Order: sequence, then C-alpha cells, then structure tokens
Amino acid sequence: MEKRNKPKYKQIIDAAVIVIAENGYHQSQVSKIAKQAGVADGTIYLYFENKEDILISVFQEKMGVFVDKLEQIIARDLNASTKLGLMIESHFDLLASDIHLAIVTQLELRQSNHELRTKINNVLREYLKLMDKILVQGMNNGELDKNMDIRLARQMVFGTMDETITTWVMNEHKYDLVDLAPKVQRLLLKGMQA
Amino acid sequence: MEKRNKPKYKQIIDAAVIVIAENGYHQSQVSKIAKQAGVADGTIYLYFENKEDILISVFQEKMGVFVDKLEQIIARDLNASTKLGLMIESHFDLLASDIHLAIVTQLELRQSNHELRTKINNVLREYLKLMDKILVQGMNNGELDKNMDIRLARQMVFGTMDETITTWVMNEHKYDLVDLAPKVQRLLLKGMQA
Amino acid sequence: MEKRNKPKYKQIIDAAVIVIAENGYHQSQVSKIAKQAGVADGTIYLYFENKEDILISVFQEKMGVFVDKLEQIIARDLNASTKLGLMIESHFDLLASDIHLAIVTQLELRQSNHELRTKINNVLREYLKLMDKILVQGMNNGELDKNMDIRLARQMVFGTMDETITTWVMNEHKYDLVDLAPKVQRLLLKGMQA
Amino acid sequence: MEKRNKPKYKQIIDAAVIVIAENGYHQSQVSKIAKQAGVADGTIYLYFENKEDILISVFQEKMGVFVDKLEQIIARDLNASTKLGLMIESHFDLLASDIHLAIVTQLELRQSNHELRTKINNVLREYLKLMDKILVQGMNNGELDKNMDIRLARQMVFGTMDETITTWVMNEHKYDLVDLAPKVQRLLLKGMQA
DNA sequence: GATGAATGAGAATTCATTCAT
DNA sequence: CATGAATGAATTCTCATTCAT
Repeated sequence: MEKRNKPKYKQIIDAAVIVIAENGYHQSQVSKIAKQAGVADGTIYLYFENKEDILISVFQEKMGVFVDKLEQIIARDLNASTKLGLMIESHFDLLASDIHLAIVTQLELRQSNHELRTKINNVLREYLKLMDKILVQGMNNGELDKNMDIRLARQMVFGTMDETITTWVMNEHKYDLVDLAPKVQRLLLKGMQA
Repeated sequence: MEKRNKPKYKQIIDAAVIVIAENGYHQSQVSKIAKQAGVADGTIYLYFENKEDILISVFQEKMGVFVDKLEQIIARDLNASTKLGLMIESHFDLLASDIHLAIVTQLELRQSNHELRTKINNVLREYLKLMDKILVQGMNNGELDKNMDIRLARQMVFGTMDETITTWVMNEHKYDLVDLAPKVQRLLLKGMQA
Repeated sequence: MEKRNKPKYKQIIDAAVIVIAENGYHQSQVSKIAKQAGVADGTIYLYFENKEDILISVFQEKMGVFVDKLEQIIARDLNASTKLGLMIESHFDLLASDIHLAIVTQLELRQSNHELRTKINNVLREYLKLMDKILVQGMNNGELDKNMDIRLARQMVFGTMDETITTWVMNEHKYDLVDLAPKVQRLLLKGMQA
Repeated sequence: MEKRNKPKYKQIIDAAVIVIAENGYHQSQVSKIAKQAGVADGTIYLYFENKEDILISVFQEKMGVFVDKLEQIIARDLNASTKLGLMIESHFDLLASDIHLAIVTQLELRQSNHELRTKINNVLREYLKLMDKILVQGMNNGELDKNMDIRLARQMVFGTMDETITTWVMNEHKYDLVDLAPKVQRLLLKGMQA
C-alpha cells in the first residue's frame, strides 16, 4: 500500500493543518504536529522526508480536492460563464467550510521560504491550467472577449478570488464568503465579456 | 531632528531593501543589513526598535512614495477611468524601476509572520482608501456601476494588479510590466463600468 | 544448540564486518546490518543483547582465528625467532586476505567508545599473552636479551605490527603487506636479541 | 590580532581537553565545553567554525608543542642515537605532565570519524617527517643500519611509543612513563643499529 | 553617538530498541 | 522464531539584542 493511503499519513496531514492554523507557520514545530496527530515525533519521519515535505504534502493533498472539483465542473455540459461561477463558488465553499485550511493557505503557508513556495507554485499551476480551459472555452464560443490577454485575464480571476478570500480570512470570517461568489462572478465576467 | 530624517535612517532602510532582495527574507540578518549600510550592528538599534521595526519602516517609507503619487493623480481634474489608468501605470512604473523593491514587497516581505503582516496591512490600508476614492468618483459620475460592491471591486483592482506584478517578478521581469498597464486598466474598467 | 553456532549468528557477524567496512563505524546502523544479513531488525535482538554486543562478538569471533593460528605456531617445535616470524606472517596474512576485516579492526572499531574499547582490549589480552610466551621462550633459551623489559618488548612487537598494518590500510593496500613480514621480523628481532 | 592569539581561543581549547578527558569524546557536548571555558555556547562559534574545528584545533595547538620541542632537539649538535632518546623522553614527558592531554590524544580523539581523523593525520604527518630526519642522520653517519626500510623503522618507532603510552594511559598511569624512555630508546636503537 | 563582542534560547532529525502480530 | 512499525531522547548551531567601552 502506498504511504499516502495509510491512515497515519492523512492523520499527520490533518494534524499539520490544525497546528499551523492555530499556532502560525513559525510556531508549528514537528513535535507539535506529532502530538496533535497522536504519534511519536519519529513516526512523522516514517511518512515524510522532512518538515518541508509535510508542508508540501499538505498543499498537494488539499489542492487535490480543489482540482478534482474543478475537473468535474469543466467536464459538465455548461457554458463558460456558468462554469466560472461554479468554480468561484466551489473554491469559496471549500475554504469557507474548512477555516483552518483557509488560514493555512491564505496566510501561513505564504511565510514559507523561497524553495518551498516554488514547489507550492508548481502544484498550483495545475489548477491555473484548468482555469485557463474555462477562459478558452468562453473565448471560442463568443461568451468572452476573443482579443483579451488570457494570462492577464487569468491573473485577474485568480488575483480577485485570492484577494477576496484573504480579506475574508483577515477579517476573521465576519461575513459569509460564499455569498460573495455571485458578485465576484458578475464583476469578473463583465470585465472579460465579448 | 526626527530620527527618520537623519541620513543613517534612510541608509539603513535602503540597505535592508537590497539585502532582503538579494538574500531573501530569511537570510537577511541584522548584521548583514548593518554591513550593507556601513554601520555597526548596534547602531541599527539607535534608529530602530528591533528588526521588525526595520521591516515595517521599509514598507512605510516606500509605500509613502506610492501614496504621494496616487494623491497627486487624484487631485488632478480627470475622470475616474483615466485616474484608474494612471494609478495602475504609476504603481507598475514604481516597481518596474526598482526591481529590488518589487522583489521585497511581492515576495520576500510576505514571508514575514502574522503580526508583521498585520502591521504592513495597516500601512497598505491608506493606499487602498485612496483607491476607493477613485471608485467612488466613478460611481457618482456614472462612469462605473452604481450598484457594485465597492469592497469587492477594490479587491478585484488590487488583486489583479498584485497578481500581475507577482507573476512578472516570478518570471524574472522577462517582459515589460508597464506595457501591461493599459490592458489591465481596460479589463478592470470593463468589469466595473456602468 | 548454542546461539553462536546457529547460522544466523554468523550471518549477522559477517554482515556487520561488511557494513562497517563499507560505511564506517558511525554509519553502520543496526537496520543496515540487518538488511545486509537478510533478516529483520528485530531478529538481531534474538541473537545479540544490543548493538555493542554485535561489535564485541565480531571482534571475538574474528580474533579467535588469530588466537588459533598463534596457538598452532607456538605448539610447534621451533625456536622463538622463527615463531616470531611466523606469527607476524600469519597475522599479516589473515588481514591481507580479508580487507574488510582489516579496515574494521584497524580503523573503524577504534572509533568506538571507551567502554567498548575496554571490552575489546580484554579479548585482545589473550592474544598478547600468547605473544609473551614466544618472548619468554626466547629469553630462556638465549635467543633474546634476558634483561629486557618483557612488557616493553611486547609493546614494541605489537605496536610495530599494528602501526605497519594501519599504515597499509590507510594507503589503501597499494603494496603487499605480507611481503613486509620478514623485514619487520628482522627489525624486531635485532632489537630484542641477546 | 589573530583569533588564535586571543585569550578566549586558548581558554576554549584548554576547556575542550579537560571536558573530553573527563567525559569521553561522545559525551563532550559543545555546551559542556562552553561551560568549562566560562563562556556562552554562542561564543564558541565566534572562535571556531563548528565542533569539529574545535577538535582539530586542539590537536594542532597541542601537537605544535611536540613539533617545536622536536625541532629544537634536531637542531642540536648531537648524534642520532642521542636525539632519538631525547625525542622519546620529550614525547613521554609532555604527555606525562598533562594527563588530560594524554587521555585525549591516545584514547578519545581516536573515536572521531574518518574525516576528522584524516585531518588529524595531516597534522601528525609533520611530526613524523621530523622523526625521519633523525633516522636519516643516523643512517648517513653509520649509527643506524644503512639498508633498513626507513618507513618500517619509523612505524616501529612511532608504533612502539604509541603502544607504550596507550598502555600507560589505560593502566591509569600507575607507573612512571618517563622512566621507560631509556629502555624504549635502547630497544628501538638495537633494532635499527648498523 | 557608535561600536561589536558576547549572550543564550530554541528545534529538526536520527536510530537503538521494543513488542504486538 | 521472525517481523518491522513505532517510539522518544538527545544535541549542534543561529542570530536578535545588549551594554561596556
């Protein structure tokens, strides 16, 4: 059986998310994560190369869910505008329903060093490529402006979503994030429409 | 004389930007900054409370230039769309002409801890308030959609700019950032137009 | 059946010699020895008390061969000078024909801690006592100087052999060790002759 | 001023010798050495690169005294036999009068890893080269056997001295080491004489 | 004001050994 | 007999900050 399918693997990943969210990136010692996971410090190293490997794996595992959801949306027989709306809603929903994860991805994991962030960006790239598929569909069927710079558009979409979520997290989730999804969709769509 | 007007104050601030850009946030020890500034380690503490204070001061000093430029733009007798364009161009231009600063603000300073980032956000808030003024002007004179959520709109504007700059920095400035300004303006404007 | 006569006992001893010679004393983890021996980590502990016990046993088992050979030489009807020569030759030969063992005894096992080295010395003492027998025979029958300090003489004999072998091992066996035996014998004999 | 001439440098070196002699190589943590030296842990790192650097420096500094003494002996207008005797006496005397040092060089430092021992051997080589000078002098002026293998002879000399000292240290200095010097000289000389 | 030597708290990782299966 | 997953104690080195000069 693959390491990543063993129960302790997921146990440690989940513990890491909680510990990082509650203590902050720089106060998340391996021993704290082990304690939260209910295993010995050394056990961590049976499942992960080193501390960095835990953090990358956290991102990979969790981002995997985002990618899966997005792939399902893209596979459906819908127009690009609708898909864009569903993507935003799905993205917001996943983070709103796991506030620990939201804190970790929007605030804490960004404190990591250059090397780790590069690895995280590689994971993120897959998600951004799926995003591009929606934009391409929209540009091809006339929903979106054929002449727009697709990279710029994607940066607007991701940047807006990211900024919206980060602001929500920093405001300690005082308002409902998912409620904002339709407004964000409309704003972005208007900017990109043909 | 105010500390911040003494030559060594600025000397240390500038040294910090260079050191952080060249070595990365986590490899920017106080002793390195002191050496770059040409002063003794202890001298740093005659001008700054502690290391965090240097970093906040870096952000304040440099952000001050952005605020000044933006205030000048707002004071001019122009419509909101034009001001938005000028703001983007000015913002892009300031970072494109100081790559060290771009690296520091877009990548390195974000690795700081929660507390420091909160303080940085307080400095940023002033800039965002000025941004809002442009949006309000546009909503009042009919250029922009009266019914849009202004906070969301501002998040789109800032998020898009931020994402665009970060991508440019991570791509090691292979292309001209300022050239993108008009396209970004058009994209954002379309999204917010009445 | 005695533990030391079971096949896995010898299997583990031999694995230890190889692993230590190839990886060095401090890089010879129990798990590596187990892997080399083709048994599980835990199995080691069915045959040995602890890691130290493996190392002492390595020395005991291998030293046993040296002792046996030396006893055979002493039992023969030869004068002391000849026996000394045969001893040196036999000693050099045993190590020259098992380079792994030579590395382990001359270099690696000396990195062990005080306690282990004391135990190893106890094993070695038996060998040194046999050496003394040759010297006594020579002093009694007039071959060797009757008035020499026997302990000092033995230290010269063993020290010279040891230093010669260690130098040979550290020079990566570039020359033939056994070829040196007659010269060493002559040198030592001259020093001790009546 | 050179680091090695500052008082704290020597203070730490001397502390290291005491701590290693009293606690053993593997129980000589940096913090123990710092405490013995009366400085903070971090201070150690102002004078030494890392722990290994302390140990090499111990050997270099102390071996330097041996080399100096031997150079003085060699420079004198004496025959080789006398020089050999003086060398042995000087070597024994230096160790007998600093039992901590004797323990460290004969027992503890030999537990160091391959890399460190290689560096130590480089320091030792200088000493052995001086030893060779005495042997060459003796071979040239007819005191010593012209045909002997000089490397082998040196290995006998050094091996005998080393074995004698180690035995003395392991016997906890029950007898006077320097008293043995003339006997050792005689034994070695006889072996090498023309 | 300026210096820079000294401080000392804090954390990732390894590996011999155990014991439930 | 044999296994191998789990354990957890133990240690070097960095660097922000101080303070005597």
